[in-house]
Amino acid sequence: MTADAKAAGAGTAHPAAPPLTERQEARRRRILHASAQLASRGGFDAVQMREVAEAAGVALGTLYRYFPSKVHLLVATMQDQLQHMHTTLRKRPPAGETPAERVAETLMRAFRALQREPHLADAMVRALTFADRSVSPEVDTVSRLTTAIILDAMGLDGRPTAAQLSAVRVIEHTWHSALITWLSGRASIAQVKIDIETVCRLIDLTAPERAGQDTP
Amino acid sequence: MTADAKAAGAGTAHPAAPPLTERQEARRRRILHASAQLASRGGFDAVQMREVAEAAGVALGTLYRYFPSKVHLLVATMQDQLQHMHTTLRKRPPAGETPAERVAETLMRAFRALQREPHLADAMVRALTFADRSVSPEVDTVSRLTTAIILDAMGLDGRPTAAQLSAVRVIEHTWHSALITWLSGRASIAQVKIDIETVCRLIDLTAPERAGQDTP
DNA sequence: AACAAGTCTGAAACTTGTTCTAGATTACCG
DNA sequence: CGGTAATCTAGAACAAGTTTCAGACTTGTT
Repeated sequence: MTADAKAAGAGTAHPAAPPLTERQEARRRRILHASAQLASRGGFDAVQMREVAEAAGVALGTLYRYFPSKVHLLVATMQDQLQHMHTTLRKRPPAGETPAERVAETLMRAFRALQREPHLADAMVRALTFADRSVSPEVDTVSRLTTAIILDAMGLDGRPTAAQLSAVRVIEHTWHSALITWLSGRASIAQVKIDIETVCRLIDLTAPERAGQDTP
Repeated sequence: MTADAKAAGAGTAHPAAPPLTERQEARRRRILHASAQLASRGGFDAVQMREVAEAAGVALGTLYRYFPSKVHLLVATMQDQLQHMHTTLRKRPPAGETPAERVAETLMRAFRALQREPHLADAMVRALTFADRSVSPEVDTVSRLTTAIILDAMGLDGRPTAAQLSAVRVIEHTWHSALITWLSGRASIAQVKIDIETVCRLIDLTAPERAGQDTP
């Protein structure tokens, strides 16, 4: 409960973000922390709103004022974790030679991080794909963060082309869906690795100056 | 990939399918029909177990004996619908010239079918991606059906190579995830089309030996 | 300092998925 | 047929997400 000075400062990109007082910010942080902790223990089902409220030291009604549903809460938790991951990944950029290699390497690094907390991954990813329209803005934020991570890994010179953005979208699709199959035990880690590497080859198809990717 | 999914040898899709009496088969059909009907009205949330039971004319306990959870029920519903679609698609095979074109065309046809019942699509796809391990066998069956549809569309001569199967897996990932983004209003129909076409280009990368251009 | 508006708390209530139980029905076997 | 095991029904009961409400507490204003 020590107030760890997390700069965060990530201005919530919402159109009408009401300014939170310090205690409110602290409450929000406690809630997210409790959410992640419970999720780490037992995944989606273990994140029970009453328990989150108790662990965070707030009333149930307050929890719902901050996060209007369990899915909102878990998507916000994912936002939080992704932000961590983004800064972590930035410290050691991928070493691959081609954009495709770098993206695959980055995603595999993220995947390894998720493997360390599979239950947390379960809670976040299930919430993300289960989210309905009422959570779209938040899910979109997560999506933009993911896109940013991938574009970062590609290490482009200028702005990405439309074709590259399409490839990134498809990579994101594959990433989410492959995670789901892994989490539900229908795909092995090796399988996910193959899928990621396979889809990343799409990037090579979209290189602006793709003269001869395959030597004749 | 776990080894528990036996092909059952029997040929029918159900592993260890206990022989159902006629009345039981009828009950099962009534339940699936009620499920699809309610789903068509209001999507995932509109499929309420009590209502399904009532509409199907069975007791709640019986419904749970046939389908041990709402997700099981909806995944079975999807299995049912997919089977329809498979036979429908087979009647008019895609006309594209390359495998990639044919797969894209097939998926777009399926997509158009889903657009006619967006609520039903919502219920089925959300259930599919929300399913946890306890539904893995059923989800796996759906996955195999989808794979079969795609392989059918590719129109291969022999058995698919490992690379081709990887591509198909990635296409499936993209298909599911793109549907999710469309259903939750975060992607337009046009966007989904682009994603499908983009990912289908992966197929061209996996042609066994440049077999497309010059066949001896 | 006092007031008004907004926020937080604690607890109960409501909804819907899921489980359980006792008795009625049905299917199967001799 | 008669009997027995399995299945089905009706309904209560339980679990967890969500809503609601009265009252206590904060915050900002004058």
